[in-house]
Amino acid sequence: MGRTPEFDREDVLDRALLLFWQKGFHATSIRDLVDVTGLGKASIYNAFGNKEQFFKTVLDRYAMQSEQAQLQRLDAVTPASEAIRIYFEDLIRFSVTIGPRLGCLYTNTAVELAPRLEKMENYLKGQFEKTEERLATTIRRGHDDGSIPTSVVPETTANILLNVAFGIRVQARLGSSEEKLRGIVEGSMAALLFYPYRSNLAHQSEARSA
Amino acid sequence: MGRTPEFDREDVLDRALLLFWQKGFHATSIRDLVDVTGLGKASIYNAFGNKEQFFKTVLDRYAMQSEQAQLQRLDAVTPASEAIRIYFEDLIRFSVTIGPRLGCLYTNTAVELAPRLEKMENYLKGQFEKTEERLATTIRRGHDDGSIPTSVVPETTANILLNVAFGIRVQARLGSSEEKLRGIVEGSMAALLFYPYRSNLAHQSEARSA
DNA sequence: TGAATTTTTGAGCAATCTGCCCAAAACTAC
DNA sequence: GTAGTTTTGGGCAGATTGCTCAAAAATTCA
Repeated sequence: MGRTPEFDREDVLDRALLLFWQKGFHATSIRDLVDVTGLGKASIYNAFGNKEQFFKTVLDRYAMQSEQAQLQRLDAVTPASEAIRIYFEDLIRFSVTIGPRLGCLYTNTAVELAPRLEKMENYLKGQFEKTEERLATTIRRGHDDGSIPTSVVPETTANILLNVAFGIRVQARLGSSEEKLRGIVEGSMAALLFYPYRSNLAHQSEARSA
Repeated sequence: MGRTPEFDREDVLDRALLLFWQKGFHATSIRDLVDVTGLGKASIYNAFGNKEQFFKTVLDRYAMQSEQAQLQRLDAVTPASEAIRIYFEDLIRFSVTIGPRLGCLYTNTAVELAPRLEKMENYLKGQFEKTEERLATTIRRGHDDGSIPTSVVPETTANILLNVAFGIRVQARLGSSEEKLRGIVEGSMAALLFYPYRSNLAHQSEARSA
């Protein structure tokens, strides 16, 4: 009952998503959203509430399309080390191929809105923690299938890999080339996963002697 | 000749710096700057030009205080591996200790203003490239003094270390604890510098067999 | 003391912002 | 058709934005 909306909700969300992704939250005005979606102001407020609510809806939309969605299917990839490589491969593609200097919307948002982050802290932080846990799980799987040495500590290494991912996302935002990012991933994985290290040992002494 | 300014320029710049650092460029209004500096609107415009010029002046101020300044004295630290450790130590302290969730002003700015980055692209990118080059130089020095295995490729590894630094800066902005960041640095350095890897070899084949 | 120069001050500009309201249009259910 | 419901377009209100201008205050030099 009631009038049928003239717009395709998902299409509108995708357009708004790309704009927020490019320009960030503050630099994107309602006027910009009107222009890019083709909707009237009233339609936007009617359909999505105010700007902040709209943005949050867009974040949800992003979650569906982003790594979180792809992350699940990694469980099926063997060996586990290859799953991690594909995770980074997807991360790079998603951050660079869709558009130049996009990076990761979550990371961009977290950096831009860090001071007022307490509101959506659980939201964003949960996403990253989920990624980290899944990386740790994958490393454990790598212990089982033999693709990752058992000397690689899952939790610590997942933590470090997440940090690598943050770096990739930022550098993608800064315009680094796909090749350069791929090289970083290769080198990081080689060092972290394939040449085992023991994080709980004092590395200074043994390193010097190496 | 002329009336003496009533404010201390450096003090004003420091206050403005901290505000921009916390809130970012867009979220910081002239009104905010008036409040935090104690100057009148017109005084700000008279002394620093418009908002964008003011921000750029603040960036210069930041450069003097930030890692760039500390980076130079690292050449005196021996062994070279210890210089790299101190670089990260300083980075963490600077990103966390001064204030919560600050991170790195350059990185925050680059992420927030990525779309319009062409203007100050040379400015920011130059800073990061300078860091990367100095890391590479330090690694070469490590080859000489024996603190870093010669199998560690300077350029590639500097590239990856810079990526680690980006991750640290972002996670500092997101509120990660000093200890957590320190663990990431330790693990990354151990894997990258002390367990040598050879980035120009196909690591898949040899890794699998390891 | 008086002229020149610079900063401060306060008022105010034009433009934009978000958010909301209202009447008309369009659609569904009866 | 009629009633009820939702979308739509236009426009309004209040606040905020970045910014300017003219006059007053303070300092230096002659």
